[in-house]
Amino acid sequence: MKPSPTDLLSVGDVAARTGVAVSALHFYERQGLIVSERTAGGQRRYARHVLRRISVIQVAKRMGIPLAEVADVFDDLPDDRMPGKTDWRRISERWRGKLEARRREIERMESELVECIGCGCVSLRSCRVLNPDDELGSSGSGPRLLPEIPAE
Amino acid sequence: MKPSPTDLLSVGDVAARTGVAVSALHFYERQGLIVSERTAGGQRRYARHVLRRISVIQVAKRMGIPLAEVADVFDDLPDDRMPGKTDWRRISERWRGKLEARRREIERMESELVECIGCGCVSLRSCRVLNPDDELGSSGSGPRLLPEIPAE
DNA sequence: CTAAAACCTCAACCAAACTTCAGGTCAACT
DNA sequence: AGTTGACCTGAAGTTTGGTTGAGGTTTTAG
Repeated sequence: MKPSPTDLLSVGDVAARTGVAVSALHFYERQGLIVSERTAGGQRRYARHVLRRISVIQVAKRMGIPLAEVADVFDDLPDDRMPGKTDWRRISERWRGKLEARRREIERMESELVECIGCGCVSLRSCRVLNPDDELGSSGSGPRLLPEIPAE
Repeated sequence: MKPSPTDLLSVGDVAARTGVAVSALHFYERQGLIVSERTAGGQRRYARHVLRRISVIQVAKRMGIPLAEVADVFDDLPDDRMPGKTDWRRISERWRGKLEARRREIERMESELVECIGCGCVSLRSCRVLNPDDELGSSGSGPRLLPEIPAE
């Protein structure tokens, strides 16, 4: 199906242009992420600016950002026009922040594991990765909840 | 329920000591991640080394590693004894690799977004984040699939 | 005009990692 | 011995991000 001359795209057109399955487009519409007009016969016709929205959805997906969050940023967008540079800048700043947070968390875990790999732990009991809230560590040589944890 | 003198822990004990819900312990057992003996009456009794396994499961969870992967590394472990330092070292090396890969992917996306935020894109049409497989970019000023994409 | 291709809705299903519930049993304390 | 709390099983429900299928309608190409 070729792009119609009417400036509106069928669901198949959009699927072809974005690489998103028709079923996913239906789904996004049910979730309120995109909107469509309908023909007299009830078929969907999309304005071109949904393409941009779908691009944004795809970016979010690549970044592991849930659709609910996408819906959230889309709420601030006008429904009837192409999201513009300013919109995209706001969104991308927000998401960059999320990515940064995730990266930092991963870095933290990585360094914990590196410690672990080369660790001088006398016993795994003292490993802070395996025992994040370590009552052994914090209570010194005090009483243990369970006596005689068998060493490895 | 206090720790029994028998060196075996009830499911409630394990739940209390690990912070993992009883239902999750049942689930882990169905998945083959942990094993239990049973009392004459059919109740679960866990050897202490399941605590270590559960720690490892919790670490994996924090790191976003799926249970199937945990099951995979557990397959190489003896079922009847506490996983030891060598075991944990092997596992942590493996998972550190995964974390590193994830971090790199995030870094890549972050820098893309940073480009985007301060981007000199004349139009969003040329943004490589929004248009990863950009036929506009690659085809120069050639024919477009759809004419007159309205600028933002 | 007709047949094929594309489209429609609604319902069910998938994976992961659990939780919740119903209905019944076990064990620990008094 | 009895009560209460902990435990059992199995089935079903939850969330996220969709896919698949049935059964029927619309649009488009020839």
